[in-house]
Amino acid sequence: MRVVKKAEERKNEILDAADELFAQKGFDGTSTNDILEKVGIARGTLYHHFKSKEDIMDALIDRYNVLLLDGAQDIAKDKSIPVIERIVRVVMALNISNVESGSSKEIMEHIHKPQNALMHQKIQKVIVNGVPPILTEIIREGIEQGLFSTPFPYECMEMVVIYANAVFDGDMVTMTDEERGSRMLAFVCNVERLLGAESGSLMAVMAMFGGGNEGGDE
Amino acid sequence: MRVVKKAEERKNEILDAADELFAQKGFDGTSTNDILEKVGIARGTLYHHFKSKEDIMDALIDRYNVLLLDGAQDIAKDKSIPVIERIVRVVMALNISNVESGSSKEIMEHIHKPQNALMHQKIQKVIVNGVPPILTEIIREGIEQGLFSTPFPYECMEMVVIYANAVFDGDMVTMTDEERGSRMLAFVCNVERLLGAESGSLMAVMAMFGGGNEGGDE
DNA sequence: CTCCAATAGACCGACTGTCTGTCGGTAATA
DNA sequence: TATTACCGACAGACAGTCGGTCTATTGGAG
Repeated sequence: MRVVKKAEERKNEILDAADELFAQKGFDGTSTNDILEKVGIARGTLYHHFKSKEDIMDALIDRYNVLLLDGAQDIAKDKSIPVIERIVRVVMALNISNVESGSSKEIMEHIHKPQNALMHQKIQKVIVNGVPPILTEIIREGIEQGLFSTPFPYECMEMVVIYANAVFDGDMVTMTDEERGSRMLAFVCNVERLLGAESGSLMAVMAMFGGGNEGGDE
Repeated sequence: MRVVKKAEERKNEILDAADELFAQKGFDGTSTNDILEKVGIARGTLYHHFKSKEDIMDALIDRYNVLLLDGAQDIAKDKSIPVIERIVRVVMALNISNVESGSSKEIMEHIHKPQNALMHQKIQKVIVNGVPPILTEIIREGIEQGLFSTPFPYECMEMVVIYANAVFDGDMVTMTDEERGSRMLAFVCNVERLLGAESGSLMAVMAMFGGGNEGGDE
């Protein structure tokens, strides 16, 4: 049975299906046939819209990153929020949990699975290059206000983002809940040192938001 | 033509071939047939020694990591070397360039290629879990000697290793030589802050070793 | 304004080549 | 004789291709 749709609509159908399947079975574990079946289209149709299986993954990552980085930017630009609180908010926005289950519902679940090394790497790359600039701007404000003091705001943020991403979001390090907690503490203290912030100044604000959230990064 | 060899010898032949091929064409880009051909054995032989293609990669990584971490350990244990110098030496030992082209000649060239995401990830994992403990021991000595001051030596090292690994060795961030230089400078200063070391104390020792070496980590 | 033909592009599914892993059997070694 | 290294044909799965079909749109003739 032949159903014709607009290219963009079809593309999104394919991406939605791939999104879910990759989440369940990983990129390598998902065959193009799986996607075909789920969408209900023929092989040729898929390759009419995407030039390869990897092309699908790239499009998926794009779709997700726009959502993520734009959201973070919006908060970062809102100068009515105090600097430190804004940092915490941006970091929270970068956590998937907040992304309402619109189009890229479960994307975050896959990237941790060891199966999806390539996707993981690609998303990491975008985060590592996209997030620090956003945060650096806020840090600069903080420096002007005398909250922070560092000659290397960008490099600090790069370090913070890479570390948080690897440890708190990735599966690089396996931790018990206890280890996780102590690492969070150490992390906050270390960030204070890097930024030349007053000891405890970050900790205080973080505690306000505390609750379930972790302070990971992506 | 049938040639019989000891299992271990054959295994190493296979690993050597895989080593070289993965370096050239990546893991996914290398077929088992390529390996078969290069070693000059039949399919069955390969699967007699290794249970899967991925198993070959794991063995390759193992072989490499033993070389790497043991070398670093040896230096770390040599208490006749001053603490800061020893740190620099350990870091240098972790740079591939030093691994004489014995068995795992070119292993390092692949892990950067985007193709080899899985291998990259696996090696990273070993480094991130294996290197910080080694360095932490030295830091503890440094603390006793009053050189450093931090309540979180392990977490500091974890951060340092993860960052250096991602930025200086990986292809996570693309930099010009100039950016690279400024990042090195910022990195050293940041590490001094993290460790609570006197400003410039690390820089001084690093400069001694300077030359071509970069101070990356793995 | 209507109708029809031509064009673009969405869609189909059989097919190809390649790849990984298996299995029954054979030669060498201890 | 028993074990272990080795062989190569084979099965099953998968990514990507290709010739061709169907549908919607558009623009020109009537």
